[in-house]
Amino acid sequence: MSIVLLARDLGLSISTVSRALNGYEDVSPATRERIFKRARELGYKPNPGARRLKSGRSSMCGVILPSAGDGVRFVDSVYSSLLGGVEAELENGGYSLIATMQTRNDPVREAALYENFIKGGWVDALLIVRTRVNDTRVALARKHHIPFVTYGRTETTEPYAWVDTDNEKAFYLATMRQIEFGHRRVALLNGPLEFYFARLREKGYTKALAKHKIPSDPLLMLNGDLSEVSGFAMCRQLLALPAPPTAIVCATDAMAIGALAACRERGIEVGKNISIVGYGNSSHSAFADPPLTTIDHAVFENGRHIGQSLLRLLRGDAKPADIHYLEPVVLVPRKSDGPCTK
Amino acid sequence: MSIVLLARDLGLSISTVSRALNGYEDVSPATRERIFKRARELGYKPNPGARRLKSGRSSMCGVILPSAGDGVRFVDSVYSSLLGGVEAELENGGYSLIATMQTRNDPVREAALYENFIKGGWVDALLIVRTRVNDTRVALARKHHIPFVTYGRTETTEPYAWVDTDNEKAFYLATMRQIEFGHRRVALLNGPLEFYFARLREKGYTKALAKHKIPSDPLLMLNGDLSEVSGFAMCRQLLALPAPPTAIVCATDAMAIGALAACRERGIEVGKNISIVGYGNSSHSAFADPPLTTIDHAVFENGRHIGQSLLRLLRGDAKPADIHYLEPVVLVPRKSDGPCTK
DNA sequence: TAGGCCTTCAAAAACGTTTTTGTCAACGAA
DNA sequence: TTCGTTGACAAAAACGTTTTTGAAGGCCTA
Repeated sequence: MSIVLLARDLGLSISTVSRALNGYEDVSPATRERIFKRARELGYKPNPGARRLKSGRSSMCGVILPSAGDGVRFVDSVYSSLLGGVEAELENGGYSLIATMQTRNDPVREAALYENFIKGGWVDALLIVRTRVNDTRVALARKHHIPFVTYGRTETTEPYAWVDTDNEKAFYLATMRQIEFGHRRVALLNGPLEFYFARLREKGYTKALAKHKIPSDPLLMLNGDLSEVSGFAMCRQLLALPAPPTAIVCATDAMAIGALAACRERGIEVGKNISIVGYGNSSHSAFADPPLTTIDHAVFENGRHIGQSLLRLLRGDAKPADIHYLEPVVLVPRKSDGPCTK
Repeated sequence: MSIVLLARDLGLSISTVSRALNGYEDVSPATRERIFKRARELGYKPNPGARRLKSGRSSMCGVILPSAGDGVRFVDSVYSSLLGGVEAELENGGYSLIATMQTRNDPVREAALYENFIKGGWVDALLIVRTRVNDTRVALARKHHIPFVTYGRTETTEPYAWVDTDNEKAFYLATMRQIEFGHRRVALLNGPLEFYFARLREKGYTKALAKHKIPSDPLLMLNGDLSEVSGFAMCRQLLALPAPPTAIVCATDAMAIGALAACRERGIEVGKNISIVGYGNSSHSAFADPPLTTIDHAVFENGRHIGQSLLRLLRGDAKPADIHYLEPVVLVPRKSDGPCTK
């Protein structure tokens, strides 16, 4: 089924059919109606390749999902909700979202993948997730003049469109809560510092410490990947310290759950003898033992904002410099934290 | 950068350049080399829309990821690993994988989405995940003559290419283990029966019971979604029974973790007073309290098989009827199960 | 009544490829 | 010498759209 066949069937010219379908004004309402009806009947769908070829628009936004290689968790479950939100918004604007995966973490291959994605012309706009402090991807997108919004911020002099959760505030809140519980040795289990979110979380953490004139202790600031395994290992390390922390704030719920297990192993009662808070309000955090105090940050909502931002950019309603959205966070108190007993 | 510009730059015809780049034989090695070199220098990438338009091939396989609606976990983390494996294999064959999301669970919209995806001509082949007992999507793919492989089986008379984990075996093993522990009242916390995997799990479960001449009790066979919340609620329900089960097998680790929490709430010691096994060997199962006995099923490996199968289909190396792969499963014993004490 | 302006449609060029069908020269065999 | 064969390249058509340009007819205005 092509537009040619459809036009022939209707006894109209190709151009009239095309213009009707694309909402131009110079088609009479009666004809337009007739065209739409028949198009639906015959199940006509414009060939996106041809459309892209001629008009330069594909009606698709793209995202490349990061991986952690073989077997390891491939897409953070956070992205699931995020992309759901993005898609839900884009849909309203007649766009859709396609994702492709990055199987390896090699920066050269990553660049090639993005180059391919952009130059190939599959997508009209890009979503860049898991931003790094120095992110070559935003330079690349800019170079190719493709609209983009980042989820997470980055270090750059030029303006760019971003949506982010308030990582700094989140860790300021979490750390503050620990301090107000009377804790003085508060540890931070953070992600790799190459990611901007990790920097911001560290910043929020140190700010809270500074506010209460507590010197920050490098021994208590650890970086690992965001998994349970890593949280478990780092917490073990902390507990073996001559002066172990009495409280821990973790970069993910997964890490916190790893930490919970490490404490259990040592017979330390979490919520009483040690105070732990996670981040993300993941689905299993409420069912951990003890239920995890954590920070909730409307990921789906964030996705919606990204979707809207992409649409505004694509329609020319806004410049990148106009698009900055910081999603608020809220602490969800449960049972894994509590007053300092030492 | 187009092939026209590249050809002009080289002083060759468009067709020669195209044929060289596409590996045809009738280009001299010297010229071929020159073309490849210059193409790389100028960063030439063929426009996929134009290529698709002319040749009918897009070098892309597609998958539509299911959702559970607003806010709820959007992509099962299982798919993360799965798609990683698929992509890793496809890459070798010069294909790549694109995913799009299904924001709502409405079957009409789902059909439209698939129709769009297929008719739009974005993809050369399809991966269909989370198959249902009666799955309209395989009928649709067949109708449009697009190669496809399913992850999970379905009920159909015609042959089709599938890759699956041995769900029946998995639940046969898990249930058998419980029975051999001396349990007689073994409950099954299953997924919705519209999904084929849920049927197979039920089958494995009942088979094990039958083997030991234990009548299956409908009160002990519950169906819910695959989340912690659902596992929690259903386990609560089981424990309130006049004759509660002494063992539970769960369709996902998430459900099992919910069940763990329900037992904790009641002060029932898991692994001693009740025996629970999960499914999936998810990253947090090892860190649950107690560590969860579960079933491991190489998801990434499954993805690789899917990728290979798609490639074989695309190359015409195999017919759908030739492609049936059942991934073996292995039980990972940990601490959440044990002998019957009642 | 003539000129101009809408309204509604159509013709045709273009987008960047792939592929079919050549062309031309060199070469070997009869 | 002639005739086919082969090797290396080129011309041109086609894929299914969008968009520019234009044309026919009706209507309004002077």
